[in-house]
Amino acid sequence: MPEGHTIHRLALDLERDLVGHPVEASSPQGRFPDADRLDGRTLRSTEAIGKHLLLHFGAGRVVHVHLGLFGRFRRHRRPAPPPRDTTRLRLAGPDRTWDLVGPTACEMLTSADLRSLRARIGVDPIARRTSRADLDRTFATLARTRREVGAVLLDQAIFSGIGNVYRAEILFLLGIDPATPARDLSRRDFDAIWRKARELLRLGVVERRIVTVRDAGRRPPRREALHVYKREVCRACTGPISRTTSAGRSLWWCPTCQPPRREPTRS
DNA sequence: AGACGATGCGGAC
DNA sequence: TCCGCCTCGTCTT
Repeated sequence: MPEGHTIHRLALDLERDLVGHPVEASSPQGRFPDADRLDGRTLRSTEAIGKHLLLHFGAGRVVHVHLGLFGRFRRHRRPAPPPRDTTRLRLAGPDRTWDLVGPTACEMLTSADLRSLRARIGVDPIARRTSRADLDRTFATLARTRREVGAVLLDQAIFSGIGNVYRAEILFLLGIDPATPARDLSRRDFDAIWRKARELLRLGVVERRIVTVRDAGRRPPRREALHVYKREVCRACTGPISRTTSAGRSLWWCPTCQPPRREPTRS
């Protein structure tokens, strides 16, 4: 499930259920022993940065969670079921209990760790506001790289929060061939990518899932929610969808709707 | 029962 | 560029 929209949604849901209350914290699996240091403390705030989730407990206690590919949070009403053997972290608030299973990271961060995390994460399309300077810097980075745009969209140091589904869908919706060298993108292309990423990921936060197809504003069934990702036939031209590997991940795209660029234009 | 894949990432080479 | 890790639902035997 987890691309940036999932993490931002979690930050909001955890905030609603737990912030401002003392929380019972435990690690049933035992692989997050620092849970003891949180037990009984009040959760002050939650924060999502790209695909990273931060839980601020005050007094320098910050929990960093990264779900990776399989990590999940489950929300239980009272009475919560017994935790699974794999439950890394259980957080019990006044009337909801949250269980974290299978994360790549669940750890306490020092303030230095937190600074370096913030420093290595690129612009986040879901963030409330992003400075012009950060966007200019990001565009300048693209102009310098030799990599393809398909690979760049997955690089969390450049854009944070975009994952394998969103990258395929963004490129399709903008008609951009994933193999286009990122340095050949115009500022207009870059701005279009940024706007589309913001639109789609923010919609994902609201919908609690990835939706990129909109039929007259209607909410499509799950199978019909995407344009190219894992599809065989293009929704637009009915031609076959191609599959390639980019940045080590499968990437689906439509060679008709996303034709190769002839001459690069910069602006 | 066992295999397989999945919306991710970091480290080794 | 590949490998290993994290977990579990679904599919195959």
